[in-house]
Amino acid sequence: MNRGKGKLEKIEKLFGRQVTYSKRKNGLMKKAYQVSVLCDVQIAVVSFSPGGRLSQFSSHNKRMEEILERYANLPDYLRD
Amino acid sequence: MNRGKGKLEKIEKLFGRQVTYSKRKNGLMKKAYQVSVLCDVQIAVVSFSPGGRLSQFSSHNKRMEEILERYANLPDYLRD
DNA sequence: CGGCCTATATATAAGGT
DNA sequence: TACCTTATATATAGGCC
Repeated sequence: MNRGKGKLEKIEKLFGRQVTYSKRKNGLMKKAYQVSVLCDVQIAVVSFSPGGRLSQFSSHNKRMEEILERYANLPDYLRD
Repeated sequence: MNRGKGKLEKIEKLFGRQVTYSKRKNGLMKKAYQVSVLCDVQIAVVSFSPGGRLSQFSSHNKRMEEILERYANLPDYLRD
């Protein structure tokens, strides 16, 4: 039903934040997975829930640490 | 104009991969930003382009390193 | 927390500039 | 590589289990 557009600001009620987090976190991880497959690239996503619980995604069955090492060791000319 | 659904597999032509990467990477970062604001949570995204160039997002103007430290130091009971 | 549902909002594939 | 267009595919709010 998606009533209205919704403003881009913190959802005040904790329960609403938790529900929206759960739904959008799944969507975010799905998108990350799709990009990693379609474009054959490495992607890592780290996300903490409103309750502080961790969710993560790392592409190509790589360990998260492997991607974070690549991040840490990347030469400057390949950074934004 | 989005002809067909498209299968979820590596796009063979390099140029097509680059174009799709550019578009979807922007969409992914936008989604990550929205979740971080709506749900007031910390999120980090690390993404390498087909050419090896880095794009990153980290919520709340936190330094990426700060989020990755939280990741590294998170107690087991808060992990999946 | 995670499914199911469905009306609406959003993202996106191509093509061209 | 970025931007514009537009037809279509996908994501999602809110309700309810």
